[in-house]
Amino acid sequence: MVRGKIELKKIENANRLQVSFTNRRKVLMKKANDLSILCDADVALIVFSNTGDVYNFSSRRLKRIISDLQSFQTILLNQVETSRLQEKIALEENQLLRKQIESMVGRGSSGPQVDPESSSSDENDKEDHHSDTSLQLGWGKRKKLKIERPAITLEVQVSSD
Amino acid sequence: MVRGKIELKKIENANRLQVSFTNRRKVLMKKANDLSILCDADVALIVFSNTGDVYNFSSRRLKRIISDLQSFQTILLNQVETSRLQEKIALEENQLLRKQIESMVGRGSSGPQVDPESSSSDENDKEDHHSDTSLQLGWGKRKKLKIERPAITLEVQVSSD
DNA sequence: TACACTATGTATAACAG
DNA sequence: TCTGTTATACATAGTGT
Repeated sequence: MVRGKIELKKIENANRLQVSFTNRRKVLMKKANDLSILCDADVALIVFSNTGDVYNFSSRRLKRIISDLQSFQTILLNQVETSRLQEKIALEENQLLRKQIESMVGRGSSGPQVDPESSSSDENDKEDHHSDTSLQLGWGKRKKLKIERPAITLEVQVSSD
Repeated sequence: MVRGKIELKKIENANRLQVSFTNRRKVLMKKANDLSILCDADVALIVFSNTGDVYNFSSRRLKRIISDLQSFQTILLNQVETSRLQEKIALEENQLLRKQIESMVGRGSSGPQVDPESSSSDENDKEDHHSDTSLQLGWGKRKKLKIERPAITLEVQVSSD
């Protein structure tokens, strides 16, 4: 029987903690589910036990968002890899071309000097290269990255209620 | 007074739904907080009302993870932009070099042919270029991307308890 | 609109076996 | 350790003001 209000601090007894964790976690999940259904809300919940086990709940629409989030990260990671590889290949090709030129003009000539910084393309897509360092967790650039499913912009506020 | 068990389906009356949402959301947040403190767990909770309002709670350690996640995405986005720009610059430099060679060898010569696919560098970092298409939401590659704070590998299972 | 009240249902920690 | 029981605290929907 519960006697009096329980004190809001870590339960010291490991056994009691484990029991309490299991019960409270289940209730929390149930209430998250109730809220999402009764009030037509989207809810995502993730719980890590102090032993590292992971439990989570997400209502249907949020499942898609989480799925999108995972896809998004994967796409970004692959994009980074691909671009880096492409750049490497292009640079190596540059080296070969330079050598070829060098061999053609003969030794003593300083060869062609191309400054990468000044060889910047057409000016008609300059807007793509701004650097946005604001923290965001979302889909602001999804069109460029070919995310197929439309999604919302999700700004997570880290304040607690 | 509550008469009988409540039926687990969307509350139709918009006013009652709103009231219920507010109460249940507060309770859910409180219970999430209780769980995290009493049972030394990490909990993150995000709730969207059906009007689009967002509410969330995250326990202290997960705040950092969420913060890391945001940083991670920002870094990835910037990385993608940077890599693409670098690639573009390298390719443009290629073009210039090719033209220079072409003008040197004169018209009628087919110019140098460099096959990008076969010009692959030193073999000592080949492992960096594998493409992992498994869905993951985590930090497997953080070292390469200069995430400064150490973090865990977070695999979200989308099943609901 | 929004808060206070209350009957009833739910959650919980301690206890029993 | 685990499972069931139970006294108490908490949550909730409806109603009143």
